[in-house]
Amino acid sequence: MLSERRLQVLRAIVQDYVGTEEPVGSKALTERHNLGVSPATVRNDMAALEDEGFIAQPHTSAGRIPTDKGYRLFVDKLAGVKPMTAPERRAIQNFLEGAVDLDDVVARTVRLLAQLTRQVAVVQYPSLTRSTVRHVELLALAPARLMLVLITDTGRVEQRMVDCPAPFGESSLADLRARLNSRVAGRRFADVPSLVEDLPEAFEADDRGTVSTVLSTLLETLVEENEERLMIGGTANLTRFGHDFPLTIRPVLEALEEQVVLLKLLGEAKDPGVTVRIGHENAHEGLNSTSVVSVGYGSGGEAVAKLGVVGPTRMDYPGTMGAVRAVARYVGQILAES
Amino acid sequence: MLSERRLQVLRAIVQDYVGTEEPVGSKALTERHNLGVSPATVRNDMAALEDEGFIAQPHTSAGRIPTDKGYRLFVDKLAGVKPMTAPERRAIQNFLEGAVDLDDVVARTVRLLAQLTRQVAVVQYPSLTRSTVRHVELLALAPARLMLVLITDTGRVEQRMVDCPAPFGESSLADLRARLNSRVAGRRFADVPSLVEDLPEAFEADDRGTVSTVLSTLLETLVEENEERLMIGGTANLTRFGHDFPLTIRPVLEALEEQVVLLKLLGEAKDPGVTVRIGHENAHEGLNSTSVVSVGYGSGGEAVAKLGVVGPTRMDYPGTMGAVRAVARYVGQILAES
DNA sequence: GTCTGGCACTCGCGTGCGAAGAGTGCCAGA
DNA sequence: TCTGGCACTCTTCGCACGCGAGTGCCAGAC
Repeated sequence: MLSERRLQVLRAIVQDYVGTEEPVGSKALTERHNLGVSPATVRNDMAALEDEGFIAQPHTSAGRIPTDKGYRLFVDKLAGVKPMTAPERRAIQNFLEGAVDLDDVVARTVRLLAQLTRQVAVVQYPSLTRSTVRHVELLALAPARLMLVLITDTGRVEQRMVDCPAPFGESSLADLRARLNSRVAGRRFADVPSLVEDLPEAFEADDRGTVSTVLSTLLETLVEENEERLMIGGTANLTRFGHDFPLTIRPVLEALEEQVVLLKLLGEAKDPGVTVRIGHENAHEGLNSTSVVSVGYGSGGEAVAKLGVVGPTRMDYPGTMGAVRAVARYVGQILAES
Repeated sequence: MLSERRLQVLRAIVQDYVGTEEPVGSKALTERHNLGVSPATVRNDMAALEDEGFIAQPHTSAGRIPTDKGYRLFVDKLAGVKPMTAPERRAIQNFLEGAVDLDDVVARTVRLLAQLTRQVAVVQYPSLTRSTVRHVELLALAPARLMLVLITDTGRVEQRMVDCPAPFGESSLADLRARLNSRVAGRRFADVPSLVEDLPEAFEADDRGTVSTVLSTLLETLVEENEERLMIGGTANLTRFGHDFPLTIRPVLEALEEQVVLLKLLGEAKDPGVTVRIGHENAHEGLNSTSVVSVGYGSGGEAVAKLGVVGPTRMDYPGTMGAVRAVARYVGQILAES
């Protein structure tokens, strides 16, 4: 087990390296943090930390830099989450409150996160699966062609075309519309299937086919998770990475264009609270030198989607985690109000 | 006026520079293109071209590279648009035909453009202003709170909340819904205002306030051009730019995050046909070493939105213009079919 | 007049060398 | 167990040098 002082040394190394972006040596460490011991002692500690795999030296005669394992220990044990200051919190709230609709909320959130963390921000649109239905609308576009519009409590609107097996009268349509809404309005998506399964029985034989078609389209829409959309921003911050650009930045930009990859990245976060994935902990290669800080957010107690940032492993974890957490909290509030 | 051969020299310089990314000298030129004259002659021509401002040399003893003015001449007079090959056209068509809805069409278009041109692709969602109305729906969310849903012929859906000055009965609502649709369904946005202006008169005094409110919300939605959305993709291609990275790539990434800037960029294109803006011709600084190739596209004869690519001034103009034109054409077809 | 070949000149770029500096590892002593 | 000292290793930076590409100009040929 590592002694208390060695953990302090590791913490100091991480902090200095994040600040300076340069390998940190024993002498500089003792000067900047008063550890109460001499550089020689720190050197011994560093050798031990290196043996354990927490730090490494890029070249034989250079300072040390933290490894992924080192950052992991730092995040788990050595550093907390740095809370936002009151003015920062106010600024976040003000900025988000100016949003006029769901798209705007998401857009503002991305922007805010990118600015606060100076990194790449990723925000998932509030997911359908955990939301509730606000309203279902049916429109006749043609005698045997309907449009189904689903409005959720998060303000999201989904529309689907429905081709009916048989013409469907205006009165039947109104009937179906009314019955559907009285059953599902205000209900959670997960509950909808059992609430509507017996609906076709209330209609005449001629109309049952159409009703069933409409219902199955509705259910499809509800479970259609692959439609989950994302918005990203702050990619310009990638240029702050290092100076060995093309190699570092390219795979990241490529990964960011793959929605699937991003969703997986955010989705992996399971715990409540802020999740941090460091370097190689991200399955996707190309993100091997980046970390992802993510958290769920939602209007009620439960998370309806995730948001987070992507940045170099060498990032200010406490600050980033604080910003991500705070933004998630306020976005949740905004969604709950609207 | 420049002689025919000098124009050929300029064309050769542009082609070589685009290919090699290195300043091109007189000797290399005569070797790669059989101009029928000696390097010395070419040198004289180059000196003349430089006097006129079409080419420049980065260092005293280096080859020449085209200036913005040189590219402009090249695009206008020396090169045409390189048509796509038949297999390429088929591939475009196949790829776009797989789209399931409007979002998907736009997403696929962005992807396609980015891959074809190996540059950053920008696609504007089909604009509302030139579209026609497919359907208008009104839903009562509360006694004095309505939701207005507008469905366009391009498949786009816009929704707005309407707070009514007075409660609005279900029968009045149905009446308004029916009257509204009979008047505006299938009509162009531009025609809607005059078609509905006398609608309030058909209602009882109590309801007129609400009808007016609904109508003005509808008209607002129709003209709301700042809601025009964009999708971009292929930013990873920026890493192919040069090796002097941060300076080149950063401002471009920043500009790409500003919807306003992008819309202006695309919007400036006035002519029918492909528009090319080279380097400093783009008002936005930071895009001084990039060119924008854009074109309008639409489902009918008229353009409803624009798409284009952003890349280094040193780009393959004929090929890029060909790709942009072809993609725009097929997207138009897809939109017309759906 | 226009084109050509030759020639001197200019620079940028890559290479090699040496000095400087930072950092380490180890060891003996407190 | 900590500390100071010392020798060693490597990277980095500056500098000089030579090479090569490319130019500009000029005199002569068609």
